[in-house]
Amino acid sequence: MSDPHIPTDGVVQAWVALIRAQRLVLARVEADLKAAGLPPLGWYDALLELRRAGSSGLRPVELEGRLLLEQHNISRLVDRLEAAGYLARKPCPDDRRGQMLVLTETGGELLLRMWPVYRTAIQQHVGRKLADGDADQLATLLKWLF
Amino acid sequence: MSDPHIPTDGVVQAWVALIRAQRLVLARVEADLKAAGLPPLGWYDALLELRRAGSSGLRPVELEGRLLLEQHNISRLVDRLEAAGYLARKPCPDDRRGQMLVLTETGGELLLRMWPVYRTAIQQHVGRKLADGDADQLATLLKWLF
DNA sequence: TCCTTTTTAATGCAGATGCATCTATATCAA
DNA sequence: TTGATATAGATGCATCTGCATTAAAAAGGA
Repeated sequence: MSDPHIPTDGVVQAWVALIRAQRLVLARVEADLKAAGLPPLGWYDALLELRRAGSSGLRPVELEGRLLLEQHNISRLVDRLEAAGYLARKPCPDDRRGQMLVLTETGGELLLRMWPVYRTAIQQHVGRKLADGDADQLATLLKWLF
Repeated sequence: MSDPHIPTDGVVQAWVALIRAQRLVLARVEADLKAAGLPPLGWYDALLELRRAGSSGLRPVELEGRLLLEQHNISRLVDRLEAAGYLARKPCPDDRRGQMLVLTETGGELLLRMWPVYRTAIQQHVGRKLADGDADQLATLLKWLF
């Protein structure tokens, strides 16, 4: 019986492939966005969460959980998005330490402009590479790592 | 027949899962290394390539291809590794623009110290999460994305 | 040979991230 | 209520990355 602390060759290969595949694919998708004159993916993710939250908005601390970013990174990402006019900071009614982040109209428009480019990039760099059914299988396997 | 530029739901899910899984797993592995007082993974990758190259060493431009890093990042990573004493820059016999990077003894020792921690982390955060056979399957699917 | 183009590597500067710390407010226990 | 502790968010500082540019040498063509 094998030592439970030592990964099999297959596990190490999966690890290496995971790192490399994500780096390659992410770099390609980001490059497509940049080539279209659009902001980076992180902006899309944040604004998308705000759109999902609707008019009531989201607390920075909630964004933190959804985006898997550290608190200080959220704080600065929000700074940039606010400076660019894509979200607004509003006072938080029931917690004076906090704030509500709401998507502006311009922010909503940015999401609409980004999605076609983003969607095409996903298809080019992920969908096109996988046979039918492989994508679902890949998603299922990856979710075990969460 | 569906538009070839529009990803299916499964493809989008695979994309999202790929990004999230890699970020989570990488962050956990890096945290384990840091907790053990060891340098980041990027250092391991670079030094490992140098060990593979043997006593003749590697050119920075070759490292670039193997590590999927940009030229300026290689240049600075090499700066840090040299400053830490893990590699040496030697003149390149047949190209006076270039240099040969060789692993120092200390660098070799670092690799030996890092691997047990790294290996355990891979098993904890990848191997332990997957059923038998899933790792191989995952690696196979991910390689299609290269 | 001479001149142009390419390749290799370094660097100045701006932008982004990690880390620790700080302020303000909320929560909770005595 | 008061005081201790915890939580939300911002910020200074060092480090790291991206981008553009530069310098030096190699390669190639007239």
